[in-house]
Amino acid sequence: MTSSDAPRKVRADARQNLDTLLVAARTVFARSGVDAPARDIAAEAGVGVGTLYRHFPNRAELVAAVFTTEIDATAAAATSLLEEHPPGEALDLWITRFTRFVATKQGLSAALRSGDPAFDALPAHFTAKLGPAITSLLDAAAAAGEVRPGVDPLELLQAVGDLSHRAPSPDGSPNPMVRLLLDGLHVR
Amino acid sequence: MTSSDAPRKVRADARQNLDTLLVAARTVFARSGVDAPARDIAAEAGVGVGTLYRHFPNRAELVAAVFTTEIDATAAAATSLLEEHPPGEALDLWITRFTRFVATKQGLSAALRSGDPAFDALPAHFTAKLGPAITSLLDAAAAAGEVRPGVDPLELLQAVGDLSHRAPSPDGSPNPMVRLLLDGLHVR
DNA sequence: GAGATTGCGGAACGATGTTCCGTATCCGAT
DNA sequence: ATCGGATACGGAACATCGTTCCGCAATCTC
Repeated sequence: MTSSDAPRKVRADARQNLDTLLVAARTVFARSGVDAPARDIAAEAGVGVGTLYRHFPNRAELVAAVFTTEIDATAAAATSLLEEHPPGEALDLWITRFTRFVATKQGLSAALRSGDPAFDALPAHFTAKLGPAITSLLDAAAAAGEVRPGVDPLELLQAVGDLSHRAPSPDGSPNPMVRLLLDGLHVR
Repeated sequence: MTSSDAPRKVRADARQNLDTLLVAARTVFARSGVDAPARDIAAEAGVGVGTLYRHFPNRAELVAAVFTTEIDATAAAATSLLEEHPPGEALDLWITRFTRFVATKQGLSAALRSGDPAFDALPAHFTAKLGPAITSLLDAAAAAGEVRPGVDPLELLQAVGDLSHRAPSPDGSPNPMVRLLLDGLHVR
């Protein structure tokens, strides 16, 4: 008796505002970091702060939501890259994309270690989504003989993440240490 | 011509207040974490916030100052422990002390990664002071045959630090993982 | 189209870092 | 011992946050 009696549809403008907020948050986070004021995000979306807090119980949950959608998008990119490029190249392109994700999330690791319960589910989501993605890429590249075998996918991902922490890198390219790592990964 | 003409002495109450503030900050940080409000620290010291900001340009600098003094104290403890205990025991006691230092500084790593310039000098101070301390302890214990040789001092310190991050541990004892590490270190 | 409900905007609140300035305190010379 | 000026203090005031609240507007159901 709690959920099956379909009380009413979600209002169209509400649904629209939620999407707008997520997009705006992503934009603002990229511009000013995850510590950007809630007001800025609301303004970017063209709504009031009240609307923001109607859709998310607090700022941290909004941050978590944005990260989740970006993780999903990054994971999804793996399959399409594999279809359009040779395995080794696909791996490089995907890692570059992942690097960009980490780099633009200045404050992600700090947020994760903050102890805020809103972020509790993020690490699990992280490995659950990104783990299969990197694994498929790495397996394909290894099978094609373009990459040394025996590399643990999640370990590689973690390492790239750690290396990408510090590195503004104005253009989208991964930082030198990541490049080094990738060069070491490839067979020549 | 910049410093040698001794214009006047530092006022005694000012000097006293600075010490009081450092002690108060240490107390409050231990009780409420490094994110404790500046007002709380001033109150604990029995001074106004204005006084706090006269002695430190901002909150971050106060945090850095406290860490610095605690790092110094921890480093200094190494020599006295070595004089009063057998080398292996001294090592354990010191690591326990270090563990307590890290554990009570909930938020230290987050602060370091925050990018605040006030914390730039801390890592260097960290290794400069703590490096020799752990080295002397480890060397003494190894020379006495109480500990396996060939362990890199700073690496050990870093590992203990990483393991101590998460672990409130109400009593002062180090967390189980640190214990495990130490047990592995000792020769039986 | 009317009524009910859902959702919106933004003022308001409480907490926090930081600044400011009138006032109290201390130091050195007399 | 005292006096004058430099020095430091206290805490109100300001700016900026996250979050809440509520009168009003947009939307949906019938």
